[in-house]
Amino acid sequence: MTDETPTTPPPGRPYHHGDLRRTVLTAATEVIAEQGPAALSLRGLARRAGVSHAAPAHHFGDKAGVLTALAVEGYTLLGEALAGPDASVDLREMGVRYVRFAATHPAHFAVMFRPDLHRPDDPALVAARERTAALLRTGVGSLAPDRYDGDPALAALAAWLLAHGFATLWGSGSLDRMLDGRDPDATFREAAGLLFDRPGPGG
Amino acid sequence: MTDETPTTPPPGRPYHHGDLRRTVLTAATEVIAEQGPAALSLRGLARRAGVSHAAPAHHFGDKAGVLTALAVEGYTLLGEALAGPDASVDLREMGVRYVRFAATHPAHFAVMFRPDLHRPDDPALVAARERTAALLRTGVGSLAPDRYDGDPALAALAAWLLAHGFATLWGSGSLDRMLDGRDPDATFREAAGLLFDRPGPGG
DNA sequence: TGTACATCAGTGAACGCGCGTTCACTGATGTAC
DNA sequence: TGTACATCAGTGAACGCGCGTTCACTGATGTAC
Repeated sequence: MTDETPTTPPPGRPYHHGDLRRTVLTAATEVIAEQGPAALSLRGLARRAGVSHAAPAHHFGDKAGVLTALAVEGYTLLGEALAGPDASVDLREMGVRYVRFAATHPAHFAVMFRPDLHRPDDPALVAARERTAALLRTGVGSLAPDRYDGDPALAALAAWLLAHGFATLWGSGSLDRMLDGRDPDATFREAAGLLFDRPGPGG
Repeated sequence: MTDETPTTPPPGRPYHHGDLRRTVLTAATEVIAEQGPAALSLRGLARRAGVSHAAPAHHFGDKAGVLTALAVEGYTLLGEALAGPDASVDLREMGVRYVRFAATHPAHFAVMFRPDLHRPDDPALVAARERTAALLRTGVGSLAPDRYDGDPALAALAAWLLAHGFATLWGSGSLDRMLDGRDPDATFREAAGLLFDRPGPGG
C-alpha cells in the first residue's frame, strides 16, 4: 500500500471511476464542439476520461448510444432554457433563448437535429423530445404576439424557423460576414421584429 | 483480344475511366444523401466508381478535397437555382427556391454549411461562394417587398433565416409532425407571408 | 459484528477490419519533329 | 505517315493506424443472514 505501485493503475486513482457516464458525456460534448461529431470514437472518449478503452461501452453500448444520450440531455436542457427562470416572455424572446442555447451548447444542438447520428426511436429520446415539445405547445398559444391575430401555430412555426435558421447559420460561421461585429442577440431581435412588430396604420 | 481475359481488369472496361472526377462526385452525393458525410471514404467512393482504391486521390487528393469540390459545385448550383430561369421573382419566391434546392440537393446543401468538413479557404470555394453571394446581393435590394420600407439587408437576412431554418429542419425530418401531410412549399410561403404580407390598416 | 455471495464497474490482451497513404508500375493519349 | 518521348490516369501490393468488439479477469460495493 505504498504510493509506489509501479505497474498498471496510477496509485492515486481508484479502480472505479465513480461518475464515468457523466464524464464520458462531457468529453463527448468537448470533442464534438471542437472537431465535429465525425471525430467521435469510444476509444477517444475513454482516453479523455482516463479509463480503459472498453469502459464506456458498459454505459452506452456503442457510439450511437453516447450520441443518443447526448440528444436526450440536449432536449432536456433546451426545455429548461426555454422555460425558465422567467416565464413571462413573448415568442421573440423565446427565439432569443433558443439561439442562445444553440450557441452555449453547440454539441448538444448539433446532435439533436441529426437523427442519422443517434437512435431517433430510443424511448428516452422520444420522451425527452415530447416533453420539450409539450412544454412549448402549452406556452406558445398565449405567446403569440398581441398584434398578430392569425394562426398561432403558423406564428410558432415561423418563429422556430427564424430561430433555427439563425442558430445553425451562426454556428457554422456563415453569419460572420453579415453580422460584422454587430450583437447577434440584437440582430436576431431585429429580424424577429419583422415577423412580429406590426406597424400601426400608416406606419 | 478475345473476350476472355480471365485476370484482373474486366474485358469490357477500358483502362482509363474517362470521367472519374464527375463519377466520384456523384457517388459522394449518393453516399452523403443516404448515410451522411461521416460514412464517406475514398476507398468506398473508388468502389462505387469501379476503379482501384487509389484512383480518386489523383483527382481530389483526400476526402476534404472531395467535399470541397462538392461544396463548390453546391454554391454554383444554388446560384443557378436562385437566379433562373425566371428572373422576376420576389424575396419570398427566392426563399421557396432555396428550400427546393436544399430538398433536391441534400448532399450539396449539407456540405456547403459544414466548414468543418471541407476547406473553407479553398480559392475555388471562396470564389464560388462569393459569386453566389454577389448574385444575391445585386438582386436582393430590388426584391424587398413593396410594403416593406425598412432596412433591405435586414429583410434579406430574415428571409434567409426563414428559408434556411425550413430547409434544415425539413431535411432532418423535424417538420414531419408539424407539416403532417401539408404541402411544404405552401406552408413555407404562408410562413414567409407573416414576414412580408403586411395587412392594410385595420387588419 | 462478521462472513458469504451476488452484482456491478472497469481492465487489458487479442482479434479482425476498413481506412489513408505510399510507391513503383503500366496503359493510354497527345505532341514534336 | 511514322517514330520518339512526355505526360497523364489508373493499378495493385504493401504498410501502419485507430477503430469496435469480444472475453476472461479483477477490484469494489452492497446485501442477506
